[in-house]
Amino acid sequence: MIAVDRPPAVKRPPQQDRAHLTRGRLLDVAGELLAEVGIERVSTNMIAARAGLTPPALYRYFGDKYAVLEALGRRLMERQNDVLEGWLARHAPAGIAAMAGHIGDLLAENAAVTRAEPGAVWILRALHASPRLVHVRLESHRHVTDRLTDACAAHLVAPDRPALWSRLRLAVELGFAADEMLYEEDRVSQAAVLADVAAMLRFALLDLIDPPPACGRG
Amino acid sequence: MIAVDRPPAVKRPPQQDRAHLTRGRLLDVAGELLAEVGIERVSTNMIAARAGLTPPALYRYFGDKYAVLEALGRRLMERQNDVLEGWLARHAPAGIAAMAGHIGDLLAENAAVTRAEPGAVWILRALHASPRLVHVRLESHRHVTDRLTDACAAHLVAPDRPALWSRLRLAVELGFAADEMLYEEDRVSQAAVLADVAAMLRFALLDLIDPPPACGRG
DNA sequence: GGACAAATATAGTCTTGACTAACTTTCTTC
DNA sequence: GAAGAAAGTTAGTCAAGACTATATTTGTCC
Repeated sequence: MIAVDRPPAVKRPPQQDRAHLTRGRLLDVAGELLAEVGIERVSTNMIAARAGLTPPALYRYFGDKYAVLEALGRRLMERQNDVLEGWLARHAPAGIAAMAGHIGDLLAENAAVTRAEPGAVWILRALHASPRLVHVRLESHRHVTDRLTDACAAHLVAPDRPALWSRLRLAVELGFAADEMLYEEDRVSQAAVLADVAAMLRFALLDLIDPPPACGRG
Repeated sequence: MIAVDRPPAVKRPPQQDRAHLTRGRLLDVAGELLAEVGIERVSTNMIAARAGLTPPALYRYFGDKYAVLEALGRRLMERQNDVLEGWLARHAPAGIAAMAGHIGDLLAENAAVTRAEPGAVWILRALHASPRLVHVRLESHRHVTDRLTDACAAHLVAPDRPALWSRLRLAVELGFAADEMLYEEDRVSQAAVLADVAAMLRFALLDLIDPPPACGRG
């Protein structure tokens, strides 16, 4: 009987899909490792190894280390943008007041996406940190600004507001993502903080756009 | 005539102060380098060289690389705490409404400290990023919480509020510090965002503590 | 002014990590 | 079923950076 040298030949996916799957696996693994050891200690070698590959295989898919982070960042931004667009589709037609009333949902969904994506905190930081990556974040900012501008078009809003809200959102998002790491063992309290931020943003939306006379600020 | 081997002997400070001065210079230089090249590219060798020293000299003052960052972080936290305490001393006695009315000052002063400290953005990130450094940030959080608790003692405030505000402040601070890097060339707009945040926080303070009946949130 | 301590330099070690040249295996296609 | 492309491997190179053993200078104190 001839010795079997190779495992029972699990049917590999067709070559056409393999590249795509492998690339995705590399990204997933990169995210997991970011979550586990932080950005300073993640190496391309680790990523490749955890994905069951050797280093040069990784370089087949990504030009260099930054390209991995960039792809990861893009994927996260797309997911966040989807959340925003769904939320706008649901609430923008009903006007600013309706949006303000549901701002908590947006925060919660955003937080859920961030939490579901391993290493998201590090990805966000990396996006703000490296000259090579900042443009990904800026593209997202512009996209969000455009969507908000569309959504506000029908409701009398000063033209600079959408861009300011977008920046506000990015800053708060990053702040809380990092904050989450700081207070990892303390999720209950995190929820309380989020509730506060939601209340703040609600007032910000209502008051800054369209100051209600009854609540004027002087 | 005998050749002069050494520079014109600038009078060095007495040995007693030298260590202290050198340590401070190392910290200053570390901050500058953080600001210039980002945390991934700062090395202990660079820091020592820029301070006019050799690597082992740095290790005389700091046990390892993290110790430098930790000291830098502590220094920044102390400066921020001073700002907060000054602000509280000025406004807390007059009550929550007065505090809310001057919240913009606090933000502006905090932002000024962050901007005056080269590399502050990186320091803040590092404090959130490394298990070795997180405790510095937590200590600051506790300190702020205590101060706020004292300040609020005389004004009916739910006992969990000071801790929540402290976390809010840390998160917003980090978010905007990072944001500032993202929009470096765009300071005007930064000011506008800060104004928005101030307005938000004002409402948060007023509404969350002590909901005015006229503005009730349902 | 000599002994001791503080401050700093010389000259490394050693590890890690990004990246690559060249080869091999596996799949697809005609 | 052979040619060629795609996916992946072996076995490295090279540079940088954290950290150190040891020597040397400089200041202080009696």
